[in-house]
Amino acid sequence: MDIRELEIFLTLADLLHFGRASQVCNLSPSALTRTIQRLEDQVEQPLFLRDNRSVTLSVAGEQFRGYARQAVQQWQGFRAALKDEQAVAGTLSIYASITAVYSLLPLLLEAYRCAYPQVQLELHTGAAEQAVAQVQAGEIDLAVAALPDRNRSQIEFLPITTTELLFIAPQLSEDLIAVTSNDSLDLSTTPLVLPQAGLSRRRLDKWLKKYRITPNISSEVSGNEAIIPMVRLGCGVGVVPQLVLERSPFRDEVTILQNAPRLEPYVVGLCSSKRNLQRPSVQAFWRLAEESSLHCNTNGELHKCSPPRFLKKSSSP
Amino acid sequence: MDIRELEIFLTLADLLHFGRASQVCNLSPSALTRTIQRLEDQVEQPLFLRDNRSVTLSVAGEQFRGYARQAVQQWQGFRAALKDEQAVAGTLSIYASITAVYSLLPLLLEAYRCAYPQVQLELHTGAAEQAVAQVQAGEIDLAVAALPDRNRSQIEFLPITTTELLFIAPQLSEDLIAVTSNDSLDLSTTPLVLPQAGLSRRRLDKWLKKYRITPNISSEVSGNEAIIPMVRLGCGVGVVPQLVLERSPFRDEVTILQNAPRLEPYVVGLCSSKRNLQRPSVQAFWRLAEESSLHCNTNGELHKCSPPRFLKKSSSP
DNA sequence: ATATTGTGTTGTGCATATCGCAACAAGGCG
DNA sequence: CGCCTTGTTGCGATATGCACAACACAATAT
Repeated sequence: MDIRELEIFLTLADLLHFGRASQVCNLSPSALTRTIQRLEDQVEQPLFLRDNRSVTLSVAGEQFRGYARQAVQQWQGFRAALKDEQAVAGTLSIYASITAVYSLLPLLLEAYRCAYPQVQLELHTGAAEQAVAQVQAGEIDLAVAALPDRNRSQIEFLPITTTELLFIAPQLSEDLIAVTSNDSLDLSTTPLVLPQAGLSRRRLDKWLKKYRITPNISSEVSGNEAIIPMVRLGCGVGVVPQLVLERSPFRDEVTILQNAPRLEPYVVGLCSSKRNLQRPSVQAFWRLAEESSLHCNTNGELHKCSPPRFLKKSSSP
Repeated sequence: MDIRELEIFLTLADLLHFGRASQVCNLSPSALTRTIQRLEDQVEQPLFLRDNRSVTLSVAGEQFRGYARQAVQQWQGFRAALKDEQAVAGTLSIYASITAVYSLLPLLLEAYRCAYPQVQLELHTGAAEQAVAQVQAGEIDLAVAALPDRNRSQIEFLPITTTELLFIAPQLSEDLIAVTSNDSLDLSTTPLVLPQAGLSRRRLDKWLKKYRITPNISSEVSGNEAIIPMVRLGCGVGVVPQLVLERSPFRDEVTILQNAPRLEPYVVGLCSSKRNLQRPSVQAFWRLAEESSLHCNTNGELHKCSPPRFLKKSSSP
């Protein structure tokens, strides 16, 4: 029951002439004869009555014609529906932290809006830590997030840029900063302002564990953005991604500590479920980001992106 | 877009596990993979998201699943409908002359009714000459008729019996019968009672033409049955099939002329359009007649019956 | 950390199917 | 009676589909 065979059958049912039908179908007469014979074997009924002079539809043939018409139409309808959906349209929901909205997103969003104005954009802001969870839950198509530690299946990640994790301190307040013998920051005594959760917290914890240091945490906040005003108030030394600091209104009112530990840099990128990545509106954004990330970041291969194994037969002429 | 492939897809869409699905489908894992890949190539969209650990339907896959379910169901529905119709049922319309109804049909009809009581029978009586026309017009499924002279395509004929064409005369009225020098019936002077049309008329005309005799036609009637009472009344000598004479209530009141020309015998049989012969109720009657004609008539091959080239793959065990 | 297990995919050889070409069969027509 | 039209069949070449085995990759166990 191949669609192609059904189309051949329908052609013959219209023309009622093997020779002409075979020409129309770009088939040799014998191939047509055998295609019809195959169909008749499958239906277990003759579809045509051949008469060396004329070809007629049998009773079963007429019924089969109805079936075939319907089947072919449904297939074409399905393809058309898929193609319609393929058209970049619909909605696109993006989740990002405030910082991301201010730093990474503007360029991308502008380009996207320009290229696909029909797509209705939904922009959700929130804590960066929740981005991956939101994507995984399917509540959102795309998120700007840090590269998760563990490589989660079902989630695709596209690195856009990397940013250092910086230690910042209040200006003119070196009295609360302790240093070790070799003049570097002493994290066991210096009071710290840290996020409750999130990647930068995990990075720091990892570092502390490595060197078996118990930190002196003066306050925990939620969200990287909130750290900076806390530090500015003199609560302690904080750890923030450089990107966050750059966009902060208080960026000039804190100082970056040079003698601090070097934490693994923060990889920021686009994050989507593989499932939603199928949707053309999402895919389009993804492609846009891929192209632009090539310009601003050279090491774009921190994370494997599954190669697009599709459209492999569509050989563009 | 083979139905089998759709079923395989649906199985995998249910199980979401290549290994188990391949077992259920009696397929090797690689065959399943490639079947799905074929489908994905045809749809030009990934249907499943594979993840080395889990398999998920993609968005396109879900839509395709809907299509596939529908397509499979329609195919099965079509097959079921065909099978239902295959069940010998429905109506069967038979056309026959009065004589046929009395002579040939009773046994066949009884056997048929016994074997297929659900079939609603319609019996139409009329002039034998119109039988073939009625069948050709499709107004009737089956007719009892004389074998047509020309072998018409689209029409199938099954000889059941042959019957002689007899010359009959009124009893005790030898004064109107003229004989030739060699004591045989003289058709140029003897008044004749003939049917206006029909096979027996054509046979006689043929004979007369062959011997260049101009007949003395005293009256023309329609229908073989009507000839006998006319002859009995003394209108002249008539030509009737033996079968008609045997069933006539006046059969003992006319005499059969032995010294008459011998016309080609009349072949009587079942007649149907090839098209209607596909219908199982018609086919069943046909088969019944084939079997019974073997008993009463040895030369059953006057007319080629196209061999049933179907069900050729259904090898009965 | 390394080995093992689970799972889908790819390489390869073989069986079968499908196609085109050419020859054939059957009936109508001059 | 031979020719034409038209569908079918024989046959060799090619394509398709399958099973087996090896592989790739990630998660889990040891």
